[in-house]
Amino acid sequence: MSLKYTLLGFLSYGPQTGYDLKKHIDNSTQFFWHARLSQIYPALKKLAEEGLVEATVIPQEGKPDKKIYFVTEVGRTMLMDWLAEPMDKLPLTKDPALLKLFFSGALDEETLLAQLHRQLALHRAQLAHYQQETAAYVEQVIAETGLTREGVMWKLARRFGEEYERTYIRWLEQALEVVEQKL
Amino acid sequence: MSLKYTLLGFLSYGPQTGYDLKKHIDNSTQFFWHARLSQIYPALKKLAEEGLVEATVIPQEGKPDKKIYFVTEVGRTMLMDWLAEPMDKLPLTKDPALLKLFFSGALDEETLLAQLHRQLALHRAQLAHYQQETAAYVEQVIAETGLTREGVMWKLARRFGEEYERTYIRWLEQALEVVEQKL
DNA sequence: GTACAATATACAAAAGTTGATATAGTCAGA
DNA sequence: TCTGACTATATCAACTTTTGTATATTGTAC
Repeated sequence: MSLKYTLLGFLSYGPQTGYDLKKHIDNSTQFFWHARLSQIYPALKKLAEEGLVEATVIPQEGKPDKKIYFVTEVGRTMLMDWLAEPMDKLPLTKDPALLKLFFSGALDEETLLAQLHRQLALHRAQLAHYQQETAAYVEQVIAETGLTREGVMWKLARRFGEEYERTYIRWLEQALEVVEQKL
Repeated sequence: MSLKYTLLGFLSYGPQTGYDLKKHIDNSTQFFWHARLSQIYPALKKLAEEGLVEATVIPQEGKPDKKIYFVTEVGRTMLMDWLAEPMDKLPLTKDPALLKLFFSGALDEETLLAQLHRQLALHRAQLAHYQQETAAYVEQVIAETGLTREGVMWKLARRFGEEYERTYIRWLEQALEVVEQKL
């Protein structure tokens, strides 16, 4: 369901191919919504069947034809309705890493510490990524498209990622302390 | 895949029925791993086929027979292997609420503010829940079972939930400020 | 007397993952 | 210069995971 709106959302910024959409997703919503190409293309087809998007087909030789999708009026209305629709519950997320740590009391201390250190390194790298690559990307998109209101949301989303990583890192550091002293 | 280990993980604390497992999940891993009964029962059956768990069937009248599952040696080994297996990538999560906010630049300010306020209320409630119900539950489990090493992980996991909610709340508050001033 | 707790099963539909396939251009490295 | 890798672009089949809903029975709590 949400993938549908993800695609509509990005298409509302301007016409694009499925491949472009994948790029956009990887560069921005990846953190809170991701998808593979093999999921995106069928989803676009379905959106087209429902009349929410249409495509201009550009024939190419040798390569597959390019399909540039754009949102229809109906699609735009659907998107706006979804955006305005109140969210009454917190979404349930999944994090296999936390799950594993949760059950890791049974591990020997050395392995557990190794796991925690590994996670720490990953999250530190991710934090740096948000602060550098993502920040640059957001600025670039804003500069290019001059999306003022949307730009604000992009910045906020990036900032969420940053704060989330900081929290994760702090927590892992505390976990390391606890494990080193207690186990 | 992870559901399998979630079940093995809980069963490693002691024999239980599928129904019990559901309760445990709802009370603890729910935040980072959830599942429905209609997913749990077939998963248990599959685990049994693979020889990772076994069940003692206790006939009951009127009600369905009770199947108390327990982990086999093979199952325990699988679990430990999984726990020790290094995690080399950050898991990708999904959060439809963030997704919606990300695209909400197109919304009128009033609706957007309403959405943000709603989210804020939900996350404040969730924070309170972690601080009270969850904290009490964790203490109770620890007191009952005397799981020292596991207990540490339970506490850490609860704490993660708490910190996560704090971060979310702070972020929403900042988002409200930004939107009120900028849009 | 209505709801909920305990306990389990079944099945359809939707969503998501994996991995293969096709073609041509470009670009870096051996 | 040949090779291998990567970009651009899209499709498909097979499979796993998750969701949603329905069903069955008894006891107990309100």
